[in-house]
Amino acid sequence: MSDKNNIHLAVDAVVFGYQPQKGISVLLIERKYPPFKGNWAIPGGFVLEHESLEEAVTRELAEETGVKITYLEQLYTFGKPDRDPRKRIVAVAYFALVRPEGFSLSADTDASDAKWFAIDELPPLAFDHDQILKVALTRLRGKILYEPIGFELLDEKFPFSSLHQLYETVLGGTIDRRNFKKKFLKLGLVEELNEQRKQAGSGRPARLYRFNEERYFGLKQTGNLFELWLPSGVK
Amino acid sequence: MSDKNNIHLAVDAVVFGYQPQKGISVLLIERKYPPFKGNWAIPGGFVLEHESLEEAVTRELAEETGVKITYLEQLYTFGKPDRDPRKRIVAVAYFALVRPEGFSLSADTDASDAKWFAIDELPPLAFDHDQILKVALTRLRGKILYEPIGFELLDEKFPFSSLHQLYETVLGGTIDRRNFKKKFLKLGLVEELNEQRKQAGSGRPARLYRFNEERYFGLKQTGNLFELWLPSGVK
DNA sequence: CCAAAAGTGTTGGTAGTACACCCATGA
DNA sequence: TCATGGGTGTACTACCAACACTTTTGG
Repeated sequence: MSDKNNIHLAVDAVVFGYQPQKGISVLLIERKYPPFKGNWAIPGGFVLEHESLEEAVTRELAEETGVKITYLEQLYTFGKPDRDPRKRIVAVAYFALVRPEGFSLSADTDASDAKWFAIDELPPLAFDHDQILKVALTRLRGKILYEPIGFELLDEKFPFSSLHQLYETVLGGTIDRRNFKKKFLKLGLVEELNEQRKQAGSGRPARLYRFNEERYFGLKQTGNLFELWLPSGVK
Repeated sequence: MSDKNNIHLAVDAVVFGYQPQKGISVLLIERKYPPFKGNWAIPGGFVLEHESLEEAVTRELAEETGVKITYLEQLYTFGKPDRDPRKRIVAVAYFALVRPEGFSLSADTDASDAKWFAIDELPPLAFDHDQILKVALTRLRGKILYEPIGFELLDEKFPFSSLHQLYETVLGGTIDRRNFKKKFLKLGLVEELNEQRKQAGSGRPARLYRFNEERYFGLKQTGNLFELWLPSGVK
């Protein structure tokens, strides 16, 4: 069947970053050519014949934005026949996170029209990219509850308040500071360091913490991660 | 770029069914032509230019197996360049469930070489289909914990013991019968009927229950479904 | 009357939530 | 010394886990 192959395959990446002041931001690029010329879009491009999907995303992100990704996972594949007005393009969307230090966009790439947008101040997006973004945001919120992706959005060493703020931002609510801290410490997911944050305005200096990866993988294997349902009821 | 388009797009569906005696089964079809001639494979096929991905899966499942799907969701997209020895094929895999009554395979389709296999008695699979199946099984186990997909695997009316058995099978452990029942009743996800199962051997006859969809969507919206983390801590 | 499966209630432990005061620094 | 943000402990509650006996049917 189908000798004539008119379905094209692309990858797109929704890249999230976090800054205490601006909250969650997404990385977008401005389209230089029609359709949707002048609109903003999620970075991405076509998959080459010899490369894997992950390679394609990584390559496109490097070419178009130059950011350093700290976390990447597949999100969803969008395949409605009319999602691109020109031809049939099926897009495998990825979900990516960057640390604050990775925020700088490389000026050396030609596409210096990449820009960060706070998720509550988004411009109109090209194609079905608003929908893709919505799915990505849902994933972000869901995932932060049972996997420590929050750490991928913070610097390696961070004060507890940053983690706390991040959770409140992503989940859109307030969480008791003390209970929040107890939870993470009890799970052992964070390690207390003997360092303090160097001056961040007024107030008592904050102790720094670090994500405990070993502990994380341990919990993950035993399945006791963030105890969902039936934490010990299943024997 | 890429005027010459050599990447082909396929959809595959991992269909799970449940029978108290055999446990979880998967629907496979026997390959009639090389490569992997004689091996078993997950049903699927190429996407046509005018149809959506979901339409493609549905069509292929109907053509190849004739089963009636009760639940369908996208699973993952597999795109390693060498996953098919002939040419580059990227496969969007779907995750599907059928009710016991849908087990019968339509004999009228040409591919009457579709067959159910218990997941602990699988034949060697073609391509990377063992990997796809593994991902699907992980999804099944994960999902049954926080969404009531269990109900999609049972008849509309079922005795509580069936639901209980299903959970024990999927999760691979024993769960206290009384606590399990309490959990579901408290959440209000099951409705007690005034019917009993007509004779199933010896023992006291079991009352029948039914899944309460309204209640489910209610819980889902308020986010209190199977209380994950922070059931009420986020204000 | 025995075996098999279904039905039901109580108790103790523990984890989660709510909540308020003190401490260290910069201005 | 005041404002700002960081640090800590306790009491109450509610959910979960553990557990055993009774009931109804078929053979």
